[in-house]
Amino acid sequence: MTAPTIPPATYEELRNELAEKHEGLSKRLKQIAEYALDNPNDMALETVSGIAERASVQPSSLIRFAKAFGYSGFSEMQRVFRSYLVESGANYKDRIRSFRNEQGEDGAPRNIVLEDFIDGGIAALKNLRDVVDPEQFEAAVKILGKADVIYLAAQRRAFPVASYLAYAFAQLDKRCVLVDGNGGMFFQQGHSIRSGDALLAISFKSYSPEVIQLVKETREKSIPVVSISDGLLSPLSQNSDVTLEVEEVEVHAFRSLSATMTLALTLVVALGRELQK
Amino acid sequence: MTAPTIPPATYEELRNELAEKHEGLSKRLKQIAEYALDNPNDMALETVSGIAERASVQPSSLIRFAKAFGYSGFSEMQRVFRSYLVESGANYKDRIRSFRNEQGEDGAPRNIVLEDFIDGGIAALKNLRDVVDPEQFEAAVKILGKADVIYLAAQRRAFPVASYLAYAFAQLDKRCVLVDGNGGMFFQQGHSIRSGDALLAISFKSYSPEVIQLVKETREKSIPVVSISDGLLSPLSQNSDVTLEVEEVEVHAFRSLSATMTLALTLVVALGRELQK
DNA sequence: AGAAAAATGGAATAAAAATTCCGCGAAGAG
DNA sequence: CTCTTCGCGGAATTTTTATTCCATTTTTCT
Repeated sequence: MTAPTIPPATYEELRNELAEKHEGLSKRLKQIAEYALDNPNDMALETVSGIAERASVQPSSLIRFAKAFGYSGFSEMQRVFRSYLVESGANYKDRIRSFRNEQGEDGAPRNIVLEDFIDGGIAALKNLRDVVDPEQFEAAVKILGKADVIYLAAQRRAFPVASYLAYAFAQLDKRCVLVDGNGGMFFQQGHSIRSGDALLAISFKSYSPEVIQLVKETREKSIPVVSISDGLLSPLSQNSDVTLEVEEVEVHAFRSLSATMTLALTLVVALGRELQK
Repeated sequence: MTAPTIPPATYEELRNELAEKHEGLSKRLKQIAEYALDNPNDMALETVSGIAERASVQPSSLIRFAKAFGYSGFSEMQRVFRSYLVESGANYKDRIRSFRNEQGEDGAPRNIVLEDFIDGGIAALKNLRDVVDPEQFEAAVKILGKADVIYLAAQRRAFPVASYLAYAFAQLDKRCVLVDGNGGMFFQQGHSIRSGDALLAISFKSYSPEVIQLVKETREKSIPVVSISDGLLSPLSQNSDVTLEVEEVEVHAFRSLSATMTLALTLVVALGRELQK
């Protein structure tokens, strides 16, 4: 009775199976198959009785349906539909982070290779595409374009980004000051900002207290602040006029900067365009 | 006790609410808010106890959390996270288009470039996979692992990479000197290298003469040199013991650093492993 | 430092959901 | 035409999941 089938493990497989077996199914099961192909979202998120109602079918038929395809019950089949939702959705975070826990269980560290980081980097870039809001981005460009002098503030891991931007801005003939704390002069450098300028602050968790403080102080002077940071909880985004969000690959305690660098470059080019007007 | 709040009905609203109230929350609730913003997928699909476990929290805290934001229970809040999953899947294609948009046929420049740079970055990463030779990479790690002090030399566009490495090496407790030419002391800094150390030089075309010269001089002292550069024609690779090759894709006449940064991160992690032995 | 208030963990309970079971009725075989 | 088989509906049951409650800890205020 139960088909000795190995149940499809991915949404694609399931779709094909559904289409293929469709002909040979009984009336109700056929009906369900059609509904499933038409409403994968429902299949993924609704409860058995919810789906049963919408598809005008009895709950028990849904269980029979799942079993006909080799699953142990409806829940197991639903997992497949859910995995589809996750994959198709704008969410690469899981893959970005997939390195976090990859320590071999035997204690021996897993051999992490370049391949993995490349995949992670690609995921981070795709994620960047999803999380950067075009309007925010435009707003950031506008602010920077209008600024007389752009102040760049960043420490530690974020510092390379600022230094790259300083280099690129110079190429654009855009004046900028790199507030790098060289010689312990962080605030001395930072405080010379004045009306007409703009601050571009970059910091990721754990956030540099100096940068946070400078952002706050600058804001209090009503000078516009653009920030590049990770997520809404960043103390930077809470004190900035515009925030651009980036999430990077992390391994152990190390994070890459590849997505951030891409964002920075884009900002430079967009700013170049803006300045040409 | 229950906040008289009207609970957020959309994911966006909820996100903002989460970020906004975050400060005023108690320890556990804060912890949950962070987890929720980081893992919306889990919040949408997992069960209460599943999330509780992953977020290292009690199930009851999750219910309290939902109630703190005005929902009647966790399930109600979960609906919001689910709606996000559905929407993000549906809008996915539109969003891409909104970025890709507007190649003015009249010759007007595209106004949005992020999409291009992301594609370029992805291409560069894929290319990196092909051109980096695992043996060379291992050799580079060995050399750096054995070095007493690592000297990092880079200028201009390559400088951010070196500064990133300097930061990361410091985290590994690996001594290093960043030869950055600060105060016009490039060679003074560079010449202090001595037997037992190693030089890691980074430069892309058009190659910085200072870096090239330092590489040559260091080689003449029989001190090992590892370089990161673009292609075998680079004057760096001709004077280095090991060269790691990266080619960044050029988009709109600008080059990114995303692939290089990924390579750098990999190097750091590999070196960390090496040092643990 | 001590009292009051708030937050937390964890078991107990309630609610909801999935699954099973069984009798009925339709379709097909002899 | 009758018997058998298969599929179906729907209530009953089991399992899973969400929620509540309260003792204990932690924080806050005085």
